[in-house]
This record gives sequence, structure tokens and C-alpha cells, in this order.
Amino acid sequence: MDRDIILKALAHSFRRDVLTWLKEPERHFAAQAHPLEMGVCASQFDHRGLSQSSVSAHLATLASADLVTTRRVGQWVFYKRNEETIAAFQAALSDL
Amino acid sequence: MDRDIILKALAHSFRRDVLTWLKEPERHFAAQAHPLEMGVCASQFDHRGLSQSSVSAHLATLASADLVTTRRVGQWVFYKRNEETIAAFQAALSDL
DNA sequence: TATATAGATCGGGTAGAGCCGATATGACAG
DNA sequence: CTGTCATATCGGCTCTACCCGATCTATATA
Repeated sequence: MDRDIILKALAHSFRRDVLTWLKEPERHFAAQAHPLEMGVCASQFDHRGLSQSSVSAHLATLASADLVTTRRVGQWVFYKRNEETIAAFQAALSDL
Repeated sequence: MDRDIILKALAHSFRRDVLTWLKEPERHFAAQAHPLEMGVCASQFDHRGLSQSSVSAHLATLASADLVTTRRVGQWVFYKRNEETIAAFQAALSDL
């Protein structure tokens, strides 16, 4: 749980949006072919205003801050919120 | 209370350090000539690794995020934590 | 007015973030 | 093997953040 890296990761609206979307996958990614229990497939974030390469970089930033977990299944990578890190960060920020 | 501006302001360790130092002025700024109840004078943050102009810019960033309040008294500017904004931000971040 | 001090702002240099299209990688299907 | 799809990485561009010394502005004091 690295506050500095997490704060930098959160300092971009797209990355915060990703975390918000992942709170309610069924609401935001209903079109996904795979079951949402596996997580949300990276490609689901494309075409939301950014190119595929930019989306990939943002997801990598979130993953390196440990704010999301990734799980590779075949040719797909599924993303989920990492509630553990998020909660720890919120707790750490309560004595800001 | 602008989350985006606040998160960007917090995404720098010096600015976070300032907020931490301001939690215990008597501990970190005992050398100040003015009473600490007025706040902490801008110049107290100089010579902590950064130049005067850099410190001034960081303080301006914190002020524009409303994380600190400023009060001009004569030729000095005194800074205090803005607990109201900080608490509102923490509350807003609890549903990250 | 002249001088001193605190703080803000300017100009310039460097580094990193963010964007894209193009290409590489890695996994599957035929 | 070959082609295809998902994702990652590369190269190049632009924009912003950050740093500094120098200068400007404002206040105070003689």
C-alpha cells in the first residue's frame, strides 16, 4: 500500500472512472460476453473516449498501484477492484 | 470541494508533508517568531529541500485546492489546515 | 523617499504524463 | 504453420509539472 503511487494513480479522472465502473459491473458492462464474476475484460474499457493503447496504460497504472487485480484467462485479462488496498488506502487517508 | 484538484494537489509528497506539519505546528515550527495561533508563516517552509519560489508554488497549489486557508497580516502570509475541506474530501473518498 | 523583507511571479530548462497509431507478443482456432 | 483476436509495448508528439534563480510587488520602517 504505497500512498504516493496510489494518489498519483487516482489523480486522473479516467482511472477514477474505471474504479467507479467496476463497483457495478452489471450496470456498466452488461454487454460483456464473459460472466462478470470473472471480472471485467480490458477491452470493455475501449471506446470510452480513449484509444486501446491509452486504456491499456491506464489499467497498468491502476494495477501497479494495486488498486485492481488482474487475472489472465486465455487471451483475455479480467480486472476487479482490489477492495483490500482501497480500504487500506481510505483508512490511511483518514489521518491526512 | 473539487476531488480532481484535491487529488492532484495531494499527488506530491512535499504538499502532503506540509499538511502533516500543519497538524502539529508547535512541534515543527517552534522557531517561528509570530504566535502559532495565527497560522504558520510561509517562510517557515523554506529551506526544507526546496527553493523559496518552489515552496510558494506548492503552497499556492494547496490553497487553490482549498486544503489550507491563508491570512495576510502585514508582509506575512499565514497558513492553516482547512479541516472542513479535508474532512469533506475524506468523506467523499469513502465511497471511492 | 529610500531600504529591507516576505511573498508571488516570470523565464527557462528538464522530466514525466498522456495521447495516438503502429507494431510486437501471446493465445487460440483452423 | 497460419491467421485472428486481446493486450502490451514502442516511437513520436504535446502538454503539464516541477525545479531554480531572478525579478516584481506589497508591506513596513526609517
